[in-house]
Amino acid sequence: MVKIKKEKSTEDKILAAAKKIFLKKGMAGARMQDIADEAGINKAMLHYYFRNKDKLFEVIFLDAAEKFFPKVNYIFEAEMPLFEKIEYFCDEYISILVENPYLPVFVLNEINRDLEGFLTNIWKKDRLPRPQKFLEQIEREIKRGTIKRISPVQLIMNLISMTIFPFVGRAMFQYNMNIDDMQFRMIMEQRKKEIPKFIIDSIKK
Amino acid sequence: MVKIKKEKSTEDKILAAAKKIFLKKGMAGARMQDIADEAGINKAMLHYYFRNKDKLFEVIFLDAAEKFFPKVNYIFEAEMPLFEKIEYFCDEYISILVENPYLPVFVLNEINRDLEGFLTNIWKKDRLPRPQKFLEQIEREIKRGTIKRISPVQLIMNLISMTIFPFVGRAMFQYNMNIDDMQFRMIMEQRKKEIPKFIIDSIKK
DNA sequence: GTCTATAATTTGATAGAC
DNA sequence: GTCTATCAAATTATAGAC
Repeated sequence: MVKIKKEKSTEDKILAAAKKIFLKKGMAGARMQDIADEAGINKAMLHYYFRNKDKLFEVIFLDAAEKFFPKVNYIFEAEMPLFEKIEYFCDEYISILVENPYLPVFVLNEINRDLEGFLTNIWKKDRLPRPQKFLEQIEREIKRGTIKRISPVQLIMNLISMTIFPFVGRAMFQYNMNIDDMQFRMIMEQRKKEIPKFIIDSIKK
Repeated sequence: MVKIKKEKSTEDKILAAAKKIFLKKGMAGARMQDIADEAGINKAMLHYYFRNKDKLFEVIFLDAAEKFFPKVNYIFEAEMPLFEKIEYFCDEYISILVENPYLPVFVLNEINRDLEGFLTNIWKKDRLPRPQKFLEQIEREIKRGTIKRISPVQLIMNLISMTIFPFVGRAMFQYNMNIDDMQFRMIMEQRKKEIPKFIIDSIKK
């Protein structure tokens, strides 16, 4: 007989709950009890499946980093004209962040907290963004004379900053510009087109 | 007799230590013992001077928020031409952040962690940014025809994002672009001019 | 696999001598 | 004001029955 209700396995329930709690509270602020409650199971189960808090966190963090970064490389290293690449980057990346709005502040905060730990041990080199090709592409376009002279590093910082920061400062923006969740989502949708336009208007000759 | 060595009072030593530890570890991750060790004093002293961890954190957080935000209002509400204001904002704000590079990730993270708590209780309304006047100024310039049509909210998000985000994503940028502390500082100095140029090139008619 | 009960550890907070 | 010693609470982790 085919199951109608797709019952999640206990492990999946734990992972979903852990993701929610860790992303909201961070590693240090999260409580194993909160995760167990959220998953609707017993605290002992967490240890049965994931041994300890560190291990559970590692799974969640790597999964989050996986979502947060690798798409970047795919886009950065694609064979595509510069302007098109900028448009593609904003569209793809904002789509991810709209679906996972707490990702940036979570990942970036944990990295800042324990740099050595993550970068040297947990984290593999190939998970990190590799902007090299993108930087070179910008330099080529400058030499070719299709865009204005600008430091490639500055340009890439502008692009990434405008794309990610609204999600980091979301609470601040929403609170003091009186923007509700629906409006925020709409503004982010607009940014998919707005950021590329803003950049291209600035650098095109 | 005049003191040559300016010996810090115990309270000042605690405040300096608490600032360092809280900014690095966050509220949840910071340990009272770490703060005591950093200050070179006993743990009991912390409670003698500040009663408990919450109170001590509150002092540090409000001080940090004070540095992080109010300058914004001063600039946002100044009587000044738009382009000049954008230049002034970047210059002033990046100067603050260069001297306090951990401020943004600390403040924004804590806000995200405990929205209701801080924003409604601890935090006074008048500490938050008030972008209203700035938004209106942008609209006026658009109607006047001096700049291109652009959503004021989008423009202000771009400005703030480009200014603050490099400090939030600093670890990421430095690690995978092979940028050392000195170079980072230099790049931020350049951004004081680079961001206004980038924006003005984009929106000027 | 799942639960209850409990151990072990960490950590914020206090008591009391000096 | 400052310290040592200690307590109390919170939190992670495990033992053992089912």
